[in-house]
Amino acid sequence: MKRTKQSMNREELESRILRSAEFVFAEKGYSGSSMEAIAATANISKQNLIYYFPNKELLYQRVLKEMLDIWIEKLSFLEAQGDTPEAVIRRYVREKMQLSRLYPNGSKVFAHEIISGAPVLKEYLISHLKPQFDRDVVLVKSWINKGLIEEIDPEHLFFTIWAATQTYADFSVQMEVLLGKSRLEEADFERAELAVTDFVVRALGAKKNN
Amino acid sequence: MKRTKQSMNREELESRILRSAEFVFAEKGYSGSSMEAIAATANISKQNLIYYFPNKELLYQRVLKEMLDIWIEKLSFLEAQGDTPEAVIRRYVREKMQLSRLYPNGSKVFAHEIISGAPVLKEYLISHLKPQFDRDVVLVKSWINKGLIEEIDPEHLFFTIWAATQTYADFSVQMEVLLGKSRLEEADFERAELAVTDFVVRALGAKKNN
DNA sequence: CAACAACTTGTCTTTCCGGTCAGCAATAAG
DNA sequence: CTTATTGCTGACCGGAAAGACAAGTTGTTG
Repeated sequence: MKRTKQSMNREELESRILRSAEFVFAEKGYSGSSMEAIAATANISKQNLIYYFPNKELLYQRVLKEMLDIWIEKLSFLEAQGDTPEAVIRRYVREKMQLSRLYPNGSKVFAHEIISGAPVLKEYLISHLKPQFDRDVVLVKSWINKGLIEEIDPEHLFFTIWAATQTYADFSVQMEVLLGKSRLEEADFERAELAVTDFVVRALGAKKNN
Repeated sequence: MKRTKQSMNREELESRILRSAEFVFAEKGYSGSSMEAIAATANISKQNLIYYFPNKELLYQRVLKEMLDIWIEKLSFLEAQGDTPEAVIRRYVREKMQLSRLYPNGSKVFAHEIISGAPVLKEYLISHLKPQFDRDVVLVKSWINKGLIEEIDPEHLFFTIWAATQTYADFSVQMEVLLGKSRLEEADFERAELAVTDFVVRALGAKKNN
């Protein structure tokens, strides 16, 4: 893999395009985003954009895939089997929250996609997300069986955690309005993380002993 | 107000159009929905649709407004001041959950709109939602001051409740995949309602005494 | 520096879609 | 029965946007 001036530019430009596409898709949805607009955001011509990503569908898929790969990588319950449930949960919620903070646009694109019925992602969800989900549910059930946490519905526990964390990316505008701010700041995310974590931990009634 | 055959047909057709529009907007977003597609869903011609709703923007606003009016009507914390916090919270979560069950499409349209930065709804949120939100926050704070519930962040409590309930409308496809079902059934919503309510109530540590 | 590959842009075609308009059909009112 | 109002349709227009194509430019390598 040569690292010529060109190939470096290429990589840099590609990722600039992807960031721009993410931004535009997040705001306008798939159909509402024109290649023209994405190109303009990335400061290149439409034709040049098409040179790098020959069509819109492909660009969209790349944006989604990038986001999902990050999520799948960061969000595995299982890695931390030695820890206490409380520690695992806290870390999980914190990770998920940071993803909302760091990749709000990717999260929004994902949300648009799922709400629309996941026409592009459905297969991927079945093949990649479900297996991990099933494993994680089993783990939580084992916690319950060992009496480490309250009897709680494991599936819906995950749904709630995902919703409660993801909302800080997807519905940020609503929160800004309600909190009377022009944008969510670092401090808001910290309060949110604390609130959600405590919320979940308290709901689980996690015991400190292993 | 005469109730001629025509005017009755008109009303019936209008609401059929609104339901169809809701359905299409939910799936495709604003830009992705064509008047043609909405008309086809309602089994009328495009020109006839335009006869009833002279342009797309207006139709979209009507759909959103219908949904919001229902929400605002059903979701006031304050009405029930006599009850215990636990009772108020339980009722609130149940109401919100039923709205997700009964109006999944409206909910999805709303979600698309907020994720996209609320270009249409922002003013409405400021003028209608924020005042109610502020009042509800005050109420929760008073509960805390009276020692009726644990010290919890009131704003983020609402964000979490909204997210956790709304997700059963917006992200239903993801859940279907993960639960291995072709669609969410009555029983799923009942389990969900129970799970979410218990979460929240337990997290609040609401005391039974008034 | 010559030849080749990588990159960039301007022009053009095609398709789709929101909306207009003129007229036809059905119903209500006098 | 006649006229006016309301409901509905087919033909059409203008603009936007995806993508093809060809031509030109810049960088790379022997």
